[in-house]
Amino acid sequence: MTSNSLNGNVIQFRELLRLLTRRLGVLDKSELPCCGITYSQCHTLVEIGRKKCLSINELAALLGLDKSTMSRTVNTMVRNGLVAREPHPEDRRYVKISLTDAGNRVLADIESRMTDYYLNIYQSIPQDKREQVLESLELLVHTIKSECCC
Amino acid sequence: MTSNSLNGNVIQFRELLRLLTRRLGVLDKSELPCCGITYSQCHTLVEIGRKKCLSINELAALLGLDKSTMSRTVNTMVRNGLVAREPHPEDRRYVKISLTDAGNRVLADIESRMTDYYLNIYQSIPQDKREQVLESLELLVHTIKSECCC
DNA sequence: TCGTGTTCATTGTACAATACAACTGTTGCA
DNA sequence: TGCAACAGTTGTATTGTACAATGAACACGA
Repeated sequence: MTSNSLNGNVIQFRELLRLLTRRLGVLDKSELPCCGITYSQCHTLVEIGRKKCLSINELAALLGLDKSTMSRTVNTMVRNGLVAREPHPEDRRYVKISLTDAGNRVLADIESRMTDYYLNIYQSIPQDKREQVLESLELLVHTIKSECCC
Repeated sequence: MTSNSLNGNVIQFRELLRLLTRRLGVLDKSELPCCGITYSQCHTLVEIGRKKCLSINELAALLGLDKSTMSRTVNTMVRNGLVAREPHPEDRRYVKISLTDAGNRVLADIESRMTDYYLNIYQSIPQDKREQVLESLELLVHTIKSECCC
């Protein structure tokens, strides 16, 4: 148990995370177009769905994007009938972004596909390992959170 | 322990994976530009580095991209002096893609930064949990692998 | 040996995502 | 009242991406 073993573990650790994100990325790529929506639009859709109603700046901050990018993405989603843009009644600098009925339907569709998919994966994990996997993911997410911002 | 608990676990499972990939994605985004290279170019660089020498089609397949996209990405990397393109001696339809010395240097730089980064994360995991995390990741990667291709 | 089909790569075209900078309009406060 | 701060949009440029068409090389059978 010298530092050699540590190094080996780190390499394995990194490779596993690489493979994991890669595979989940491919999943996203193959699933989403079926819903007639792009990857970025999907993230946007989900965030709006969670908050119900928010501003461009908030949305941009949540997704880690520039507000101009956000404004344009919202634009195309408005054109596609998924999102509604209305001026904020009290402060006219803001716009209120929310989902239309069509947007909510697409979101529900995506949610249901994704849940199916993840249920499938989850059930493929041996039952006696599931708790452990959840705990590990939690540990990882927590660790990377505090590591962030370099 | 009815199906309700299963559903709850799946939702948590999915959310954890979402957060994990999201945070690792942000990491990539913030680390890579320091090396003067984009995200796609980095993946390309790493794959070429692993195989030493391969064709556009192989590369495209490895990265899950269209060969035209691949051709163009390689183009810019050739222009930037990271990659060499030479005709295959035996079958002139193919081109042999490999890293230049500069490409290898950038790759080494990225590798070293990334290893540092992941070492940092790994060491932030409580020592008695590290084995468990590795095992869990392995389980996940394996599971998602066999789940893939829908 | 010659043609035809296959394979590899590149180019044409189009669009999404993205950022930075400049600009417009609104608000709040000194 | 006027200026600074803030929210959002638009101008501009770049990258990443795919699909379709094209060009070039090869392979194999008649």
